[in-house]
Amino acid sequence: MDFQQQLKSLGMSVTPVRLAVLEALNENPHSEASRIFQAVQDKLHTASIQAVYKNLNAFVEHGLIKEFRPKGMSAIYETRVGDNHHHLVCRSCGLIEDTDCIDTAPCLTSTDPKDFKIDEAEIIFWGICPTCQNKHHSEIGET
Amino acid sequence: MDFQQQLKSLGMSVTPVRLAVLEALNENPHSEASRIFQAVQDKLHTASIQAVYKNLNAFVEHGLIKEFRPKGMSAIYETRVGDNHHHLVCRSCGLIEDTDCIDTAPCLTSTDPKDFKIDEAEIIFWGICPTCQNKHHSEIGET
DNA sequence: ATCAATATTTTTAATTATTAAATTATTTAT
DNA sequence: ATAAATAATTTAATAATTAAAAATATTGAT
Repeated sequence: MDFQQQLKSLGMSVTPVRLAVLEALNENPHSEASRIFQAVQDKLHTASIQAVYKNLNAFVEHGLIKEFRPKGMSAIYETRVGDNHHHLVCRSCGLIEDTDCIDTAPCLTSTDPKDFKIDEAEIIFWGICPTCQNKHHSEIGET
Repeated sequence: MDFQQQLKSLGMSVTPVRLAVLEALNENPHSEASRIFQAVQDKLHTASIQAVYKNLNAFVEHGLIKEFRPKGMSAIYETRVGDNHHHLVCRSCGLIEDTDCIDTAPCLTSTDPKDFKIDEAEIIFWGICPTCQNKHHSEIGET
């Protein structure tokens, strides 16, 4: 199903900006708003960052995309939804990669859930990516 | 070991603002900078938010406190470090609670680590806290 | 206790990320 | 093709965080 169809089936109207945002995000997974804005501009030669933010929020609310916020970074968006995957984040260069969950079912088991009704477990694995491991060890610094 | 000792052993000089920040955070776990600033003001009747930010960052760098950033919130700080615990966050009211890890050792096992050298797994369990579960179901909204 | 060196705090200001409101343009349903 | 509803642009504001310079406090040596 293409983006046009997806928007319609969610009852959202189809606009050039919206399609451009979704395409941009699809082509640049794990992007922040400003990067998506740039990519949208490349496609449309016009567009406001406000519209980008507004649509990103609308898409998140409709479950079309996901948002997460690693410390030291702006909000990060991704189109991969509906499965239960997590993220590897490089402390050195900020690279973000998807990583699968152990189960196909969401890993919602906390040993000590304090009576919370848990619906999602969001995991960030912090570490050093392969590329940065091969650089100077001395240059590795935390954010 | 009290805060004064901890600062000294890290080679950091001891100041009223620093002690107040650490005490404030100890008394208000899972606080954001502005809340800590308020608590510091209550103790010192003077102090700048800039000093609070600067010290929070310095403490994080020295491993004296930890920082994390649930989506929709400002940076959250905590004094509980050195163990491997995670967080329960209420989607409705924003309440944050600690929750223990399954193992005493950090749960660093990703099924698909993509050659990252992982040193930390940070988990946020999203859900609804007991108090909010007992409120109107209709009022529950995501951020 | 005092002094110099160093680090921290305050003050003033800037930047970055994000959201809001009003007006104009586009989309959708008819 | 038109009207009503929705979205985009423009202009502006707010919130969170960081920066730089001057003033002050802390530390370690005397």
